[in-house]
Amino acid sequence: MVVTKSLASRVKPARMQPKAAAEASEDLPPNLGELADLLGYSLKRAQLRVFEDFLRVMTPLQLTPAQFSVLLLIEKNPGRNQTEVASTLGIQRPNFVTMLDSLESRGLCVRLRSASDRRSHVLMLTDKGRATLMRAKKLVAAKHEARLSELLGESNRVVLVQMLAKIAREL
Amino acid sequence: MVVTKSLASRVKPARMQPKAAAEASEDLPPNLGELADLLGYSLKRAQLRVFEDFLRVMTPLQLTPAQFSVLLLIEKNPGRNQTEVASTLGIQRPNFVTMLDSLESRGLCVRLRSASDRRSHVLMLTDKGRATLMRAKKLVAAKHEARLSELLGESNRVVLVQMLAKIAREL
DNA sequence: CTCTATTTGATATAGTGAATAACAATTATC
DNA sequence: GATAATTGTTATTCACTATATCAAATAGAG
Repeated sequence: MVVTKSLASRVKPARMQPKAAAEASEDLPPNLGELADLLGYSLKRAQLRVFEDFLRVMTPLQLTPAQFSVLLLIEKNPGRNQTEVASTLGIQRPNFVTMLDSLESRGLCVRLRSASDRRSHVLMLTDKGRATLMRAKKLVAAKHEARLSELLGESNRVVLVQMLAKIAREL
Repeated sequence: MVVTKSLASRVKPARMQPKAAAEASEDLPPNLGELADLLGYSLKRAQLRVFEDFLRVMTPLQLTPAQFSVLLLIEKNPGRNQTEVASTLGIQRPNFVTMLDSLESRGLCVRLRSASDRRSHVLMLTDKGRATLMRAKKLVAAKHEARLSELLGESNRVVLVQMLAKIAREL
């Protein structure tokens, strides 16, 4: 809660930008003004940074955030079909086809014709997929989430995730 | 801080997902598993929701989040050139040209040849641009940010923005 | 059971955002 | 004064997203 308080306390003492600075600021970096208080703006900038860091950490395994989330979901819910997995992640079915083509061609997962419904493909991780996912999880935990936890403090990181989840769920 | 605490306290009592539920969950929604704890995932989902709400609220003015941020920045920093405004927002100069074409063709801003450096275009809001931006600000404050503040609590909303800004700044 | 409607995975296609290379005009630098 | 760097611009490419449509398979109504 320490970082939280220090962050919150920073709200009021935030340097007031010189009111009538119409043309005063020369060669200085432009002033963000009210943009700094817009949740959507900081949300997008932060998301880009976090994804950037994720990709950097995941370079040896060549997994994008989306691909990692697909592997995680298949591992946690084996036997689901494409429609179920795609819709859970908010991915359109046509776009999910290409994603699966990529993962399957790399030998990380397989599509199996369902015995009960021969329209659908049951998704499963291969051994290689499980091994890759395990290594990916360790990388993410050790180098990515650990860095965020160090930056924010673990309790703040957790609070942040909870607030973001609430926005995604209830807004 | 109430909501913050309630959110934080939810961390431990979070419903443990049934361990050996390999194939048990049928016709139930797939389980997110470790995805729910990934900051990048909740960050992206929340960002999509927030932008969606922003666009909905801004429908009468037909401004995207990016366009709104450009108008805000020009208002706050009149006389800046395209390179300065674009780089402040993390927009590539070539892509910023199209954005400005759109805003200028709608009569919201103008490019003026700088007297001191005739390579650069000085950016200024038009009267219409100022009026539109003022209406946009009111819409955002009254219908968009207010909704987020209601959802999270104002103090939590502020803390959230501060944490996101810290990530964007220091990660 | 048959006919129709729905679902699933897939293809094609289009729109948007973002990135790089290259260019003319202008300015800065040596 | 010759060369390098900067500004706005164009063209182009790539990734991601969204919609319409299709064949195969299933579900449902009569």
